[in-house]
Amino acid sequence: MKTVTISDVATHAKVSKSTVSHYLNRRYDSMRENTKQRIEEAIETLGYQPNIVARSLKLKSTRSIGVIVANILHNFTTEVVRAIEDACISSDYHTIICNADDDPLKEKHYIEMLRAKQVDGLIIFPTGNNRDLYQQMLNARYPVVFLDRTVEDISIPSILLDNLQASKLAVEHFVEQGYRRIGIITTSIINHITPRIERIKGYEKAMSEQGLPIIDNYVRTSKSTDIQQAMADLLKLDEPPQAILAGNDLVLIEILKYVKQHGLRIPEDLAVIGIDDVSFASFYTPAITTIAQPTFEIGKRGAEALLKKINQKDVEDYGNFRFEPELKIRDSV
Amino acid sequence: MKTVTISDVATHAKVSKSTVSHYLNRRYDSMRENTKQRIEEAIETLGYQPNIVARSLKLKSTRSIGVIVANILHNFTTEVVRAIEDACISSDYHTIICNADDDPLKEKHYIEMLRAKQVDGLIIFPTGNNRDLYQQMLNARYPVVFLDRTVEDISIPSILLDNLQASKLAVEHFVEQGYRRIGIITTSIINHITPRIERIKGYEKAMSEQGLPIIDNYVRTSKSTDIQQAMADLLKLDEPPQAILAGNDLVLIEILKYVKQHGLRIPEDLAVIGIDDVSFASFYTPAITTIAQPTFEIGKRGAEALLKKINQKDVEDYGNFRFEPELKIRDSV
DNA sequence: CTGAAAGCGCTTACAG
DNA sequence: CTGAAAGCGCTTACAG
Repeated sequence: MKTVTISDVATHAKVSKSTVSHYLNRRYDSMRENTKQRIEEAIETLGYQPNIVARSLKLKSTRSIGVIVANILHNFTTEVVRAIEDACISSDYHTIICNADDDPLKEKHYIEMLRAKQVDGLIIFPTGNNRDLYQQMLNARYPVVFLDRTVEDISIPSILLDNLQASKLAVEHFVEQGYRRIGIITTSIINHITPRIERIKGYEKAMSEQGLPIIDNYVRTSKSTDIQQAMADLLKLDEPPQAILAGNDLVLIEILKYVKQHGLRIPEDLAVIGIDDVSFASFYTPAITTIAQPTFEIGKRGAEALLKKINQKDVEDYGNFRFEPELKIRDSV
Repeated sequence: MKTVTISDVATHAKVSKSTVSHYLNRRYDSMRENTKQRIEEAIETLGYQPNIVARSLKLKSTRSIGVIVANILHNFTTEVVRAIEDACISSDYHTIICNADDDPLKEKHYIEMLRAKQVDGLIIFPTGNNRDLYQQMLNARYPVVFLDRTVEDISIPSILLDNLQASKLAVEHFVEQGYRRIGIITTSIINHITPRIERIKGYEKAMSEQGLPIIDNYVRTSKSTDIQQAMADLLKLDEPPQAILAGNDLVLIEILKYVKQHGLRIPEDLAVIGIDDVSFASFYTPAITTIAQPTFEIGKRGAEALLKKINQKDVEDYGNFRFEPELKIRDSV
């Protein structure tokens, strides 16, 4: 089966390629009804399908964007990506998702690959360690927006959570419920990942505001696989925390595993709040109090910001945009 | 900033485009060292990046495949997609994911769109209601493989679970634990979705084999939003089931919500097994006994099958391939 | 060992 | 109202 091209249609309809192309692009302004019908019929009988690759080459636009996420394992990421896809599809853009797996090298590879594929723009959850590349895209006025994270001194706008507020909501709720010894666990901050750094900062700030001491031992950062150990260390303290804020969904899960394994009761033995509204929060026993991010809005806003950049070059940037977190009170504190 | 093309590199290096192209494609066989270096240097100083769209047009291969899932909300789907992406990336193929949202019209749209984008092949979780299109692709020898579902009389090979066995494992385990009144709930089967049909069939077969009566009332199929109601109906029966098999992750979640809301105890009041090993199964209270699908292997196998078809046209099909489910015994039965 | 030329399948400014 | 021609950025068979 030979592929049928615009030339075949032209021949069959006895018109030129130009006319067929006009037809395809709905420039009917001054096209004779009869011509139109002949083309229609030719397309129908030949089963013609336009070749978008050829079109893209000529138009220098693929109508697709790339999304490079830092780590697809987070529930947050999955939901945001879905929102991005929805928003793009409804503007007739396609989306290519790549998972950098927290690895700056992979991120670099994907950025280059996607640009070679001529995507019209990029949404990146930056690993943070490709500053030169980021800057280069900025200089080239290539449309990029960051999501979930910022990169210091790189003026690419970012859409993210008000992380200070997220921690504040949690700490305040703990305090309201009578807790004073409050800890926080996040995953590793060696790469200066924005949300983790800010959530810790927010926790410390909120503790101070509540007139509570900031105890270094109560603040743990460790990679996923070491969180069980972090829990053990924490609870071994002379005065162990009575409440713990989980920095994200993965941390929360590790905490719940630990709690179950050691037969602890929530909230009697340990109160828990998780940042990120995990799927099972509402029907877990006990139902988990969480700080929810508006994942859908974040993704939507990210896509809109990028599409705007793509379609009206040199739109001024409004800097970062922060969404407000929401406390969902359930039974774990 | 003008985009720099292969011509620019050629000019700068004082060679022809052909030579640069040879260089880019690593055909160094008989290229003078000096030429090589000049090209290298030109690429470096100009910051040249190849345009893959142009390349694809010429080569008639985009080195990307399309994946159209029926419904991205299933955890199964997410995991399989991830496995597909991994397998593709390691063969240097890109992946474009589309979510048909259980809608045959959307599916049709995506199939056409992706083919217009010249993807080299398609992995489809078929909605089942685009038979003409499926057949047409088959006739055109366009590389396609189905995942998770089959379509009757369309001889596109499918990779899926041994669903009969999945139900059998569950029923047998219930019976072993002393349960006799066993029900099953799946989502809607009006569209003849393979796994749902087969899981019900498997349930009925296994019940018979165990010498247990098949009670029509114990078999419920309803859309996600009506499952709470189905539970209510089930438990209102004179002789309500004491054990329930959840047809997939979404059904399980609805059941758990119902159970929590109505203060039932698992497994004392109701034993539960879920098909699909949900993320929270192990640390839920009680931990949920599940039938796990080898999602990673399924995705990997699907990608490999497709890539094989793409790279050696006319490879003979081996028909459907079924993976074995695994019973993960925990505390919910 | 390297280059000129044709062609992949489109679009569009321009001419008539 | 429609068409001839040039061009998007590559690749490759062929020639020298």
